[in-house]
Amino acid sequence: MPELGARAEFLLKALVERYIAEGQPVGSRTLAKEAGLELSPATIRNVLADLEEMGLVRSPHTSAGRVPTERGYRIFVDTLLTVRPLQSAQIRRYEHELSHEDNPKQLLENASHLLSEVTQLAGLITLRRRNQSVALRQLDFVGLSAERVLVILVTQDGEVQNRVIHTERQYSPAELVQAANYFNETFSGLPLADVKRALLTEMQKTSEEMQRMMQLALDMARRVLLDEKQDIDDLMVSGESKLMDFPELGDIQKLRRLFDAFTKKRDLLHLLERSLRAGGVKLFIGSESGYEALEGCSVVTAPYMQDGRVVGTLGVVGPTRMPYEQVIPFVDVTARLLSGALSSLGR
Amino acid sequence: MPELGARAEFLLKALVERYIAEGQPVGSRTLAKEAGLELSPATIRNVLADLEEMGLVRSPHTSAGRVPTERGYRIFVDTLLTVRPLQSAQIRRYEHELSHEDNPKQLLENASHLLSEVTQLAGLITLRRRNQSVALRQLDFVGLSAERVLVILVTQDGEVQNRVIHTERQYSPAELVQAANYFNETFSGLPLADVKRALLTEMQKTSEEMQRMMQLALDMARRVLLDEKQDIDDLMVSGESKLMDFPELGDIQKLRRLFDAFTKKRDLLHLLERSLRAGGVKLFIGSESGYEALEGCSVVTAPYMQDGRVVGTLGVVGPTRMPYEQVIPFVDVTARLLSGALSSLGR
DNA sequence: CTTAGCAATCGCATGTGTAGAGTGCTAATT
DNA sequence: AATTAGCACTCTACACATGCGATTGCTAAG
Repeated sequence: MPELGARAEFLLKALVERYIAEGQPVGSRTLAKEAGLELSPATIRNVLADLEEMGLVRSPHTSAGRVPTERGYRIFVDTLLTVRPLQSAQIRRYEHELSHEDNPKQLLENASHLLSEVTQLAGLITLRRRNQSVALRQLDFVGLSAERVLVILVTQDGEVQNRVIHTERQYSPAELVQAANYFNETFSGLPLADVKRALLTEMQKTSEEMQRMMQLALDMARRVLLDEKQDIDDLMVSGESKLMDFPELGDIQKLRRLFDAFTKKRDLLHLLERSLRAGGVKLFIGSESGYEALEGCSVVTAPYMQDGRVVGTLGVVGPTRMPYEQVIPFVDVTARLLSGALSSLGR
Repeated sequence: MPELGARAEFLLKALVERYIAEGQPVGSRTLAKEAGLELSPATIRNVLADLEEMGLVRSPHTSAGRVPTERGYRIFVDTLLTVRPLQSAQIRRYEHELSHEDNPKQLLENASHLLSEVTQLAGLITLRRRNQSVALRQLDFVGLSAERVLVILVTQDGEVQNRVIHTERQYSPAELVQAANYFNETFSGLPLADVKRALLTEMQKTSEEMQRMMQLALDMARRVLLDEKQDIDDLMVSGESKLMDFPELGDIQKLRRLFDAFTKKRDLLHLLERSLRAGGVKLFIGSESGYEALEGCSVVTAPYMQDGRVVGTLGVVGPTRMPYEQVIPFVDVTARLLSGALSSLGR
């Protein structure tokens, strides 16, 4: 990659900013006036030709100005972008939106809405994977009918999960209560990870008569806690329809593919998963994501945490031409605020 | 409304059917061949002119054929439509899709998906209002932190609802268990309606020392069961993006308004509510719904039941030009199948 | 290295012409 | 009285031409 000079950088920055603001190809004349450099359009044309050669800008056609390419955007956000830190008054307002919520699921939904409303793009958030460090509060067994038992799992943060399992024989309410008591006495207050481990190791132990209820409890608990399916992440999307306002996504075909990706969720989940590991904001510009449906779109993501552990990812999707200098810090802040709100749930 | 003759009716029917099938305005020549009547195009033109005068068809422009108006569609579905009853093999397939599901919420989602997949339109379903005749199974109180208690409500059909409430003082786990026991001993097995009534009437009774726990339980139960907000219906939409394939909805503006209606939900909920009372399939053609967002769209709905009581509505949304003769019976069948599946949940 | 000048290119809007589809009307036919 | 053939008319869709404006690349001068 040939180093580009300070002037070329400056002009690239000016061009991208202008294009993001106006949505029109930017010509040499405009740039000459806009940039503030004392240069004639002709000189600027030379520089632009260089940038085009490097694949950072391109002309839609001969007599149009230039628009950034994906690589151009990439250089822009990596090395030229000046992010505006958010006003602390704003931050407090957003925090307020998130703090008044007891229900963890609802909290995530609020965060997604907030992302969409503030950026006017589509908000994304993965339901967090069951945090293995969260403590188990209690397990309940409720007999629904012969051989069908409803298992209710409550964690320290107030999240309730439930699932119906089928048993080989009918259990009386008393048996179920007793089984739950045994189980809770042993495991309540322990992190889910520890409970799981215990469930796996206790698998083989002999069943003494005295422990019959405990065996039952362990068995039912296993079928809920160790079920892989429960761990599959899910995705929530908010404000998709806002994307229809962008003229660059005006093509119905493209829009259809994008919206399909929102319902299918699989590809987006993979994408969001990729940004789980590294902390901080991650950007996928256009085809960098590798998914055709996201052609012409950028995704800005950030992982969020609960009690110091990364448990999910949030972000926004919008056209490649989006105001990165505002979106990036906002996604960052939202992830932090949500992490704070989630972590205070268990207290 | 002047009675239209048998021939006019026949031609209207042919015209609508042809238009639904092809999506193009239908001319007199086409209709002469299609209809099988031994009539010349000129004669048909005369009839079409009459239909136009009555407001049942219209010309997009001078040299195009005719297209049904909303009133035309209305006459068509009310008096001319010949619905094809579904094959029983098909019905069994659909039933199969719905029967293997223990979780009530998931069941509704499956129904919505089924609607969308089979009709290739957008599927709608209201989450059912809490069925007041379903029996309460049990109530659990789980202390989350000082002064925050998680209340878990389990009904006979295996549905779990939960809510965090704030108390004035901290309760020990033992107190909470005791309170729940009192409550469940008294109310478990009773229909929710009865429980609610009891909660309201017992409000005023004096609190004897012996009953302190019961008072606590009643108080908490009230705050969950009598909360109006819980009763607000919610709406699920599936396969919205399929609507983007219809050329008549190709206008992005229109599409945007429609998708906004899907997220706002309010208007659609009102519409679906209207069809709660009467049994059987209801149709809203174009502006009949009264909502601008549904311009050019029809909604086909049917109420569904649980244990003999209407608890919600399902249906589809699509362009006015939809294959009613298939959609109507399918919506009807889906409502019946779902009703059956829901009713067998409690057993 | 920068700039002015200039021909060249292209999109876009506008206008024109033509073919095709379908209509309404009138007069002839049954 | 109902039906039909004939015909002028209207409108769209499409193809093609034209002019305008914007912007470029190139060249030669500063």
